[in-house]
Amino acid sequence: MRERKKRRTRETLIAAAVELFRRQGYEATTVAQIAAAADVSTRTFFLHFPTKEDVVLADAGMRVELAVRIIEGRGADESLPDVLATAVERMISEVAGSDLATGMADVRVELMLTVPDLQAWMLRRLLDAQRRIVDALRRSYPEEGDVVAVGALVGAMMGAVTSAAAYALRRGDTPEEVTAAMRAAAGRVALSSSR
Amino acid sequence: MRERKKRRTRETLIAAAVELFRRQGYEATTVAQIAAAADVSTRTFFLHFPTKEDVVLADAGMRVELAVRIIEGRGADESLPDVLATAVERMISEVAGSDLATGMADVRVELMLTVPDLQAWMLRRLLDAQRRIVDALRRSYPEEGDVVAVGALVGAMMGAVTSAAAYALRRGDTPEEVTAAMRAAAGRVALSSSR
DNA sequence: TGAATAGATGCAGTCAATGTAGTAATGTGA
DNA sequence: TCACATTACTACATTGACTGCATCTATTCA
Repeated sequence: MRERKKRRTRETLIAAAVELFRRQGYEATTVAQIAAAADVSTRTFFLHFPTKEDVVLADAGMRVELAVRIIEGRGADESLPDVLATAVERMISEVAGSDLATGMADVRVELMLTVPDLQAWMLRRLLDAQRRIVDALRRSYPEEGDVVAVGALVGAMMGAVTSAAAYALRRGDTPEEVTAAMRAAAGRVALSSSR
Repeated sequence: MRERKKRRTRETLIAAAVELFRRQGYEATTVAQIAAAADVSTRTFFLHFPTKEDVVLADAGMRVELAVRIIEGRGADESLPDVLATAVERMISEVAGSDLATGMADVRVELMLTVPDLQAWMLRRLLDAQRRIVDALRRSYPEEGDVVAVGALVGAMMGAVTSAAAYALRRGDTPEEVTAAMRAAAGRVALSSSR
């Protein structure tokens, strides 16, 4: 019952923030304004979100755990590139099913694509995801000696997919088209790496 | 003669900063401290560097202009992936010749690989570079209709190369080895894309 | 020499983010 | 029903990056 109150404040903050961002832009909006609009203290804002960026992107997660699990449950006969390909494919499906499908309001996408701070935030998450996937791969393929090669492969994969997504979104593609673009990009990298 | 004074202050600031970062870490060091150590006012610091990040990475540029020029001077018979490959190859040579070769002190590399703020800074530059390269490619290949495909290709290329560099650096490779790793990564992506 | 220019400064102010201490409501156990 | 603890939230103060503005001073050049 306390939970509800908390989630309500959280959502009020998000709503207030997005609305203000839409009207005045991201940088022109201060945390104090958001808090005021949501009728809470500035301090409370940071109780719900670690940074100003998080209020936009908080639940725009990329399900890395899923990928890691897939990699760790690899079949003994699957090659490293194959496993990576499946993992990425599943991540794409996940994103398609949640973030892209359920709206992910235009404002947010717009912000994500235009505000440098938010782009940096996203890339940071992406980099983190890359690292964790590389680690998982190395754990599952200890015989593969070359970290750098694995790193490069994963980097290529993620770079291709996110770049494709970004350009598709910027172009105004539908969620289905965006997903298709991501799959195509992943496919091209996978194809080449599996020889 | 004024120039000299200015460059001297700038370099004093860089030296003071790197030293302080090495001793106390990046976040624990304030701009005020750096300025004090360099015997200038805090305000002056921001006269030389737009942000605290820039003092570490200021001249660790990735020469995008070069890549753009190469792309724009493409031979009429060269395919898009080929031109991209040459452009990236040249960028790698450039980096190898300047940043990597001339020291690029260990402290800096260490900082770049560990401090979140600096990673974000780097990624921002990278994203910017990607965008400009994609734009250049589209200008030079107006007949290539699919922005998203080009975006994906460039994303894969940059992702592979930077990721390879990061892992090679983290492993403690020599500059030559790092360069080789970048080339190898670029080569693999290029190979696949040129069919 | 005198005027313009440009690097450097001090100061006040904005804004994100954190630490501290405290209030008030909501839960729980006796 | 009365302590009690927990917890969302608040007010206040502070740090630290960064900016705007007025000013000072040392070149540079006419």
